[in-house]
Amino acid sequence: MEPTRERILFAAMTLFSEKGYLSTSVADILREAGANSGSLYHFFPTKQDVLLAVLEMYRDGIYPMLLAPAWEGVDDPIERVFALLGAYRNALKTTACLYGCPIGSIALELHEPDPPVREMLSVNFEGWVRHVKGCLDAAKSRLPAGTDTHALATFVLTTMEGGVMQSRTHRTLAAFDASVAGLRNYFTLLQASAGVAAAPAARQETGT
Amino acid sequence: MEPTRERILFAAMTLFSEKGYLSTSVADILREAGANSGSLYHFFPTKQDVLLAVLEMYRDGIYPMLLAPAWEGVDDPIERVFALLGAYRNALKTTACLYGCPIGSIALELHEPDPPVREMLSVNFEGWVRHVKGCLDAAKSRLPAGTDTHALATFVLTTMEGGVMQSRTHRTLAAFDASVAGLRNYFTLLQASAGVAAAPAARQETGT
DNA sequence: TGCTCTCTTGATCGCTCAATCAAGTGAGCC
DNA sequence: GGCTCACTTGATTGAGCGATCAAGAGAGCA
Repeated sequence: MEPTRERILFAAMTLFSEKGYLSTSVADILREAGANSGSLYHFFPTKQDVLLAVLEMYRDGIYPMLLAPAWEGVDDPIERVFALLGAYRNALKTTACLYGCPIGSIALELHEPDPPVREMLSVNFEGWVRHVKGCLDAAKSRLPAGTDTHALATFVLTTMEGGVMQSRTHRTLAAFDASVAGLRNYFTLLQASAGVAAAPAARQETGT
Repeated sequence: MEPTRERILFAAMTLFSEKGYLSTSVADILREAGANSGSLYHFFPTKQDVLLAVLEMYRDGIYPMLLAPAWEGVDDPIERVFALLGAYRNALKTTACLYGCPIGSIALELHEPDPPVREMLSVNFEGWVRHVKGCLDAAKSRLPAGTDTHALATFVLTTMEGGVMQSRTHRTLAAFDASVAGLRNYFTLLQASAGVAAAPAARQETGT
């Protein structure tokens, strides 16, 4: 049996993604983990500190638990971006569109999160975007010259989160698929316009 | 003074978008509305029925309260799409990136919402998409032949929701702007490719 | 053996929550 | 006046919440 602290964290991670943070009670976590309240409060001062530790697990697990499996056997950097989106599609599909991205759910669930929580959510998004930006930078020669790869990677995350939100609401993959298809088509057009010339219109500009 | 039922609904709408549904107590609503619990429970059987009524207000208010102001003085159908996104940008800006889209927040806050609530969230998203699709259909001649305007409108909503989520988390407009800039660039490329010919790659395909 | 220190046990606390209810108010109507 | 009925009042209920705490278990070491 794993140590208690790990069991509590794993139980909390599961329940937060299944029921959300606010709807998960400390008693739920204790039942799932097979622990007593005193143990939990021995390791974590408050329920919020459990959330913080879970978010740290996501931050540290993004490569080994998410990217590595999704990218196995996929070498093309642009295909890796869509393989990652495919992993989220698979998560939606295997849960009947119930669970999507736990970070996104928590981000919208907590309207004015305490600064450390907001910071960890921010860090998680940044890590995700940074990895996607890595793919885009590796494919730089196939994108229009001057492409802002960070902004484009942000747009990829936007597509994933927005698609997951709608698919979870409609309980259908259609919205997620339509969003990813739109992004795929955008990438096709970007690569086509990169082949012709570095047309100004093909640049990804940020801000207004 | 407005009738009690309206005051309760307006208070609930405000608080749900400020603090979220779960974090808003019935007592909060009563305080804000200046009403007593008996009055609330005279009009609404449960707190969830208050939420349903608020979601009905959003559904019915999407044109008069959101689209009409955003589209005033904007005739070009594609510019209307971006004027709508601009309205959300403005909401973010004037609230220091605290409040985005209340429907999206509630959609992710409730992980397994009771069927009627999920249905109303779904209907709200559908209404939004239908209006954007109307714009895209009006601009059909400028888009590649065979463009799936419903899928593209879904992608527009995805861009808004995903951008709002990230901007609220980072407390910066950057992610929202990067997302809308990506969508704008996509539309530019779509219109450019429509001018040339109905290239197969320019179609917005759905599914995998 | 006996001391120390980390971790566990589970009853308990004070509080907030959504919801209830009996009593009361007052406009409209006969 | 007297009746009706839609609405209001606000104290109250019981359940569930996050958090506390005194007591104890047990490994590691002298």
